Amino acid sequence: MRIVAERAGVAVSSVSRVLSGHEDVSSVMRNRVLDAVAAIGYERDLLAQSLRTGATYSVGFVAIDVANPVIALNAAGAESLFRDAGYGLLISSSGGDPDLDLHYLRHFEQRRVDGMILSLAHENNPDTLALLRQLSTPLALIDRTLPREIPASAVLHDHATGIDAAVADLAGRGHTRFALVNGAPHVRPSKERARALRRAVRAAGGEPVTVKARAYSAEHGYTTTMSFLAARPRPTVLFVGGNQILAGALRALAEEGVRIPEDMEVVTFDKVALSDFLRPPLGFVTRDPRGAGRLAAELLLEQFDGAEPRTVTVPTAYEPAPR
Amino acid sequence: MRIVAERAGVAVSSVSRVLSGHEDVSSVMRNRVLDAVAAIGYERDLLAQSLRTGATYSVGFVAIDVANPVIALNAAGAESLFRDAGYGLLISSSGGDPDLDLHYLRHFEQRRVDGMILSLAHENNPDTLALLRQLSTPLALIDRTLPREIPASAVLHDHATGIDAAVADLAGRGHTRFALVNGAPHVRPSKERARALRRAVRAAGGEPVTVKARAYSAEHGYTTTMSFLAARPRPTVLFVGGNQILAGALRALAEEGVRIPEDMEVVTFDKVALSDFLRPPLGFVTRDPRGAGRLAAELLLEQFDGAEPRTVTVPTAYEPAPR
DNA sequence: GTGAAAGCGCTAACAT
DNA sequence: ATGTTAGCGCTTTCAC
Repeated sequence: MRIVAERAGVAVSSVSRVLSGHEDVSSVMRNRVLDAVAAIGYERDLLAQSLRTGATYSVGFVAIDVANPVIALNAAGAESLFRDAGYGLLISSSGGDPDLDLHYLRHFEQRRVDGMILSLAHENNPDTLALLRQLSTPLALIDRTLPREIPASAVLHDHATGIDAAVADLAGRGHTRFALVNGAPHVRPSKERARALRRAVRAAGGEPVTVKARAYSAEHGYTTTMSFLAARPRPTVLFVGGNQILAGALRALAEEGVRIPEDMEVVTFDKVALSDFLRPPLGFVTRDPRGAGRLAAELLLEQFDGAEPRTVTVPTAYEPAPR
Repeated sequence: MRIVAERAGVAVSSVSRVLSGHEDVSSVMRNRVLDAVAAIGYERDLLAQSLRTGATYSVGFVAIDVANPVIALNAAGAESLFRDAGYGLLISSSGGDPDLDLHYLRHFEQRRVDGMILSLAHENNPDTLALLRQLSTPLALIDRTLPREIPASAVLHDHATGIDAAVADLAGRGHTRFALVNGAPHVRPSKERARALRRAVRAAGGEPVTVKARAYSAEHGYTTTMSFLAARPRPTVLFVGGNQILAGALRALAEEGVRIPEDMEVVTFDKVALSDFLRPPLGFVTRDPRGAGRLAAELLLEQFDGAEPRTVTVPTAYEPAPR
């Protein structure tokens, strides 16, 4: 910038003013500077700018697993908005480990990110909450809830709608014994799905729902499905808490020779690419992950503009298995 | 840091020395400082540090599409290494648009990233190459090639191995007419796959291979598969250039009532989660995307340590369709 | 409307 | 072994 100033024969402060689009600059000045900038091919150093102004134009995404298609779509959705707004998106991947949640929270804090998007591995972890409480960074949660005293925007999925429709369909076909291979226990989606499924099945006059929450992993999907299949009487409807769990669940069902849908109906959360071509035929409770990511970014940008944190609820839907 | 210095009754430079793990510091000094740091809960400002030292401890990933499971796994693999090394990973997503390649290259340059991982949308784009040429940032390519004069490490997949095995298998079953719904034309994987498939089929005495390269999209998968199905005589083996294309290809095959594997064999590139449960039965040419991402990160970290750029080739394998 | 100068928080000479 | 000082590249008073 000093070089630009010299070349244009003006002060660095003037260059800064031009580049920042300040009001009080003569068009003569503006042109001289812009010409020099173009001649040199100069670009402002975002780092120095950040140090001075306090704004880094970067956002951290504390994700439970970037390799999960749903999270990847969240990231892609957010990224597209941030790109247009000039923000950089830092990603992370806790792999379900609450310590990594903390690690990244600290890391992003140290980087002075302007905001964070949070898909925490564990929304009740005391250390995480303590850190969050003393953090003043704008926050946008994706399907997570935090204690009221921690201000944060949130994109919340209305899991009940999709589940209600699914249960209505299946109970209507005479099913009464439902089971749920649930994901990680300490995050909103798992809690909401268990709650909504229990309520819906009770309302439909079914038997108490069996739920087992562990992790978003194929291994949990396999062992837990196996344990459900060993129960007598067996459940006749299996809800599966996401695509990673599904891989294990389908393997277990195949190994045990369970016929679908004759012996058991399977409904899984989230449709990912190619889901249409999965065998056996599955029902889906779907949401729009790219839209959710976009929305989270929007809520964050809103806060950067001075708006108060707010919560937006987005729908889920039921897509019955093909017959 | 000034506050810490005051509290410890020492100079800021001494605090800096302690925190940087410098040699010449007495243990008395060290303890005084560390105590003060602990008491205040102080954390160094990475921004100021970066401005002074020139190192930002951040890496930019110019990705063709973060929502693509293969790329997401690349990112996850790289991220795990960078995390341990204290680096932050900035992601992007060009969606196949070369202009966005450029946008992000500039953006990351402006952010002064210490290095970049590149899965460009277009490896021959003149503007991109021009920018890259005048860039001094360490680079690690993931399955891309650049002109020799642009120094860069690279992780290259040996596509031929998997393809050779696939063609050997299928030619051995009497197939002679092969077609390939290829991805984006100006990137190494597409080029390599077309080249390797043509060579393998020729070597096996088959007919000239039909190839159509457009984009990594379901739409291209659909329309191009349709056009292949309209050809007379029809190809009897369809190679599909990745999971996004596959979605469209399978839809086309289903709509046309093509029986697999009776009427046609289908081999697709990359196994993603749940691929085992896809119907119809598919053959796969597989690679290890997480490993590739990890490797790219390694090559970059290596360069940060002063090593020269180098190229590593990693294998692909063939997994025949289940019978 | 423009320039001079201070300072964001840190590190690296250079003294002592 | 520690303190003093300059400066990374920018923005922002404050004069003029």
